Amino acid sequence: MTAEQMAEVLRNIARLLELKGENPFKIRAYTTGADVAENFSGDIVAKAKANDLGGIKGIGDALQQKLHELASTGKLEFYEKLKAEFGDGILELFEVQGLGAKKIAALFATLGVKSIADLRRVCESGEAAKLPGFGAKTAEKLLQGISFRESHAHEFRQEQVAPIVMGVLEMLRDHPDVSRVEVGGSYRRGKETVHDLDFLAASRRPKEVLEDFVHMPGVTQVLGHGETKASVVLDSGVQCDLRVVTNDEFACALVYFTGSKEHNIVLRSRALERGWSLNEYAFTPVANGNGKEPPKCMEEADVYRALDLEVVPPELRENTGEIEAAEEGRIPRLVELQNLRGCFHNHTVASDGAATLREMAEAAQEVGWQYLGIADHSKSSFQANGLNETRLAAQVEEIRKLNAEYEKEGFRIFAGSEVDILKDGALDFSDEVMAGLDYVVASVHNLFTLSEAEMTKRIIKAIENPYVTMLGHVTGRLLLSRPSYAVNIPEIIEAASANGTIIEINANPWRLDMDWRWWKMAKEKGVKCAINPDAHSTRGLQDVFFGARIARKGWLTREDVINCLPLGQVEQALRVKREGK
DNA sequence: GCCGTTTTCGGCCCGACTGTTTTCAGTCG
Repeated sequence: MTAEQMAEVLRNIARLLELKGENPFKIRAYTTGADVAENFSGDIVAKAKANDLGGIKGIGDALQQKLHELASTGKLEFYEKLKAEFGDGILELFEVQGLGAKKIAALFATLGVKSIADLRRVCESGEAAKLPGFGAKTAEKLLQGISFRESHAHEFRQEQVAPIVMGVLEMLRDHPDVSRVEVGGSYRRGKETVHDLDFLAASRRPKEVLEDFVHMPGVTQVLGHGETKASVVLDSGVQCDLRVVTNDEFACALVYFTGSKEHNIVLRSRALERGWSLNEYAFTPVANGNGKEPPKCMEEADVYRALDLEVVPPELRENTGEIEAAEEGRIPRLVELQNLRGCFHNHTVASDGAATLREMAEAAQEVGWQYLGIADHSKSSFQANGLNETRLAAQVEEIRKLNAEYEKEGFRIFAGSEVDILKDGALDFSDEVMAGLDYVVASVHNLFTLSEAEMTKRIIKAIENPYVTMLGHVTGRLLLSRPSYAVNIPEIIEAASANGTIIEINANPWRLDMDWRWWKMAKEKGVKCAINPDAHSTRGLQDVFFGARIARKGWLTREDVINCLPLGQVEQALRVKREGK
């Protein structure tokens, strides 16, 4: 049982209670409890087990008792009973865009809809459109929601698979028969979502390794189990494949299993040009080759060297120019997580965060950062308890006081705001108010259905405001959940370039926005990047891990990323745009 | 269901859009 799993149970209870038409405030109490459990700084699972949850705001008597039962037995009877009333499949209906509790309850009560499959049937048959409050357009939208969800089925975001990767790697590393191990595939290439996980191990006893692999904790299904490879499904639904090779084969196998397929095809054709064939195990001479001895490869670097290439970092292996760059010695030295000196775009309890200013600042210092930007929501984001001018001024005051305290430690909090971009591109705060801040992140939080032209114009207008330092989550997408709104990214990049506006990589694994595919273009136009965790808790700061991977995938170096600058230089950089120099 | 207190009940976050209606319910951020 993890904190995330406990939170998920509470969140599901809230949904089921909503279906029953329970008191909305009771429902909110469960949702709040879920947030608290997930963001708790400390071992909430251990506390729950020990029945030691007293005094945590948002977890009252009832939730304490339920979390204790859940943590100590792994089950919660209250939850099981609720699920039994509606069936297990009902919860997945909440994942369909445009479908909330009221509609689900109506579909359940009148048409017996209990799953996505049921929903599709009644939408296609026209039954759904006849329900009160429903219509033809509703049914059409729901079908679209289903197909969006389905086209992303069996895909997982980074934060869902990263802990699994760590766990499996650890298990294999500790195995007495394993000498080397790596994760390959799209995970290693740093893709924003993956559909399965590929592991590679070197061993002289593949049988023993595979035996332990298919019996590791969490395996619910063994899809295949042979002499050198096995494939399992974990309780999280993630498919994991393990391939075991010899130590001599490991390097070529790692290149092969890391891909991408397109990248590998180019490598193999380069091998043929040199008289060798390259497969997942080794280079071998071809029949009409030049007779040159095929190279022996112990490391990935040996494979690339044999092909007269610089080593290509896994993130770049998408056949989008990396081979040419490697041939000409132009592979950039990519930014690394350790290069970050701080970050911007973080929230506190003042808006919708879980930690106080001081807690966030101290967590940042623990990470080893020199600065932390605070950008709570602005007043138009009611749902997030956005700050008005008065509350913002009070926060700035508090930040100045804390800074006086932190100065001797060489740490600084930057006072900022995540200012809403309004419908016409105007900003939620006046220039005078923004001038009193150290920086501004401008973001879109509503009216997602504007036309591409309107949305682009709206965002560009914000970019042109001299007080807007950086643009937040440019497309508004939530990976595997909500597509981006319509917006013309090249025009946005052009405007950011012309105005010296920074574009963020929102490192929240649900967003990873702006997408890595655009960064090469942005970099060529001189646009700087900020890797921002959009943290809503102290733990959220760790999300820069995902952001740094995306920056690497976008070919960015430390020179391209503003928050690699040390404190003194970043202060200056923040002033550059507003002072027009 | 939680919180806080002018303690043991009363209040708990706001506004806009969509698609359904013909004044509003549901969903979303």
